[in-house]
Amino acid sequence: MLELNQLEQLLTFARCGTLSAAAEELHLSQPALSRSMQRLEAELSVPLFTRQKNRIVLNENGELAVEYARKVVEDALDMKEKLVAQERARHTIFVGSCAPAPLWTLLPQISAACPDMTITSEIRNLDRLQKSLEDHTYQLVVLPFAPKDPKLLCRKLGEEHLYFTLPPAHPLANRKSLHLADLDGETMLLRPNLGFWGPIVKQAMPRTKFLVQDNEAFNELVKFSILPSFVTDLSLRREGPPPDRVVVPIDDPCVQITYYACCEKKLAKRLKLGL
Amino acid sequence: MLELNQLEQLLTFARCGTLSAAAEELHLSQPALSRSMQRLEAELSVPLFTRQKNRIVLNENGELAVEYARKVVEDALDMKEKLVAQERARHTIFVGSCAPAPLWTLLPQISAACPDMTITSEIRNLDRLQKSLEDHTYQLVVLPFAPKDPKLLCRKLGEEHLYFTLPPAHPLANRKSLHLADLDGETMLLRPNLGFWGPIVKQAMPRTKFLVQDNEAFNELVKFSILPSFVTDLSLRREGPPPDRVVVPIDDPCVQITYYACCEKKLAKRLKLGL
DNA sequence: AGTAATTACGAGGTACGTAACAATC
DNA sequence: GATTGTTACGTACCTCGTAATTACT
Repeated sequence: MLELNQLEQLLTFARCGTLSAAAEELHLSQPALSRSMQRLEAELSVPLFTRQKNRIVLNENGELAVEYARKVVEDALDMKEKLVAQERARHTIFVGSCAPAPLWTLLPQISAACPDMTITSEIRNLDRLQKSLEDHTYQLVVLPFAPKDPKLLCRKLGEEHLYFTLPPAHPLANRKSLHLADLDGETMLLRPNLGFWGPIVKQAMPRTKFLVQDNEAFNELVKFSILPSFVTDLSLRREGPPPDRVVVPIDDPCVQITYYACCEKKLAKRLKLGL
Repeated sequence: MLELNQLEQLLTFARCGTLSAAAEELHLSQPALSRSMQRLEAELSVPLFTRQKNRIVLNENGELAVEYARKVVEDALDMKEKLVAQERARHTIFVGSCAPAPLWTLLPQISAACPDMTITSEIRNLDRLQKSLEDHTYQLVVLPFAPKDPKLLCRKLGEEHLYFTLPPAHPLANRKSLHLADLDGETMLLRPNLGFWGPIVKQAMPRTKFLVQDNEAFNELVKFSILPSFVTDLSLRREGPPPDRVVVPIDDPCVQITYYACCEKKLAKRLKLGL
């Protein structure tokens, strides 16, 4: 029977030009490779080399064989690669969310329900998330609304509400509540990777200059600057109140969010998700 | 290393459904096949089966693996097939001729010059032969003229001239020579596989009814009928004169043929043809 | 009982490496 | 003399078949 091994050896020889060099690259003794190529010829019942006493070169058949061997070996490697990828995907739940906060409770729930699964999560905009329900980029998607698709199983995850954090000296710090428009035009601090929160506030506060800082810098700037920033009830519960800041609720309906976890019904069973 | 062997075993299992049946088809013991599939899974580091104590079924990975294995194995078989075909072609000279007679002397010449070659010859019409010089269906072509292509090497092979054979009682049997038109309208005997001779005489004798008989029947009918037929100087030399027949030369220029053997110059060297 | 799959164990074959040889540069 | 390829020989590993075990129908 023809062996993939031998085809790889043939390719190596074609690349190296001599049996010696190829044998070394293959971590094989030269006589072993010589015999292996003889077996290959016998197996194919076709001579692949022209041999002088001291020299061995691919003949016309050999050149053709190399072409084919390349394809066969590549396909075999591709097979292995694709299988490993699929196997990994079988043990991974890809979660896409429109915002970070709902993942804080959802991901541990999934981990507990599917202890043998790897969970990978990403923050993506709403367009990407809705498309992904069709192309299966994500098995589970967190949206700020519940799509009406009958193939989907949707569960309400909880709510999130947005707040300003203002330095106590801020003129509006004593208000019971505010609207986004009340601070429009000022400069504000923003965390990165806020998902759909970014577009929401940018649209409602078009004249505001947002300074996006990584989390570490953000915390420092909240502490040592008077720039207003945002928190939500969920982030407050997770991280506690920011130091030396007044937290003021925002009344706009567009920042009162209800999250829904959605996945295909048949997947819900396989993933054992108690949605 | 992944083995083609194992992929074929996987395909057999997919076809048969049980290890036992597959093992039998593979002329292998069932434990051997079981272990081989375990090795395949280990090699791919991916489970391919779902196992109950008594039952083994392809899982999702297994199904995908079968798809790929099919392609890989097919390509490998295709490789072998193509190589064998090329190797055979390397040792075969395909000769196309417009008529049988020139092959009688040409084929032995080639055999003598290339003792390690197989010679295959076919009679084809002129269109096919001329095209074959481009598509390399034939390495060597016998034509009734010498193409002017500079890439071609052409050698004159010899001449062939057509004769009527008539029963002695035929009204024209005492003529020194005849024209094709002289017998047009009668019924004539014809051998099969005459190559371009068929079209020549049919065009020159449009009102003649030709009875095409295989060689054995043809000889009998020449002997026991009074139907006129053809011979050529070459066939006379090879087979002797027909019994109880008068042989009359035909004067038409279109039946005075000169044959040329033509092949590509570079091939002439490789085939060692002393053209 | 019969079929089907895995594990255990002994045997045979196959491919490897080392060594010896031949030939070319 | 150094490099390259083939042949010879002994060994080690690997895969096979038989047999035993377990489980399902």
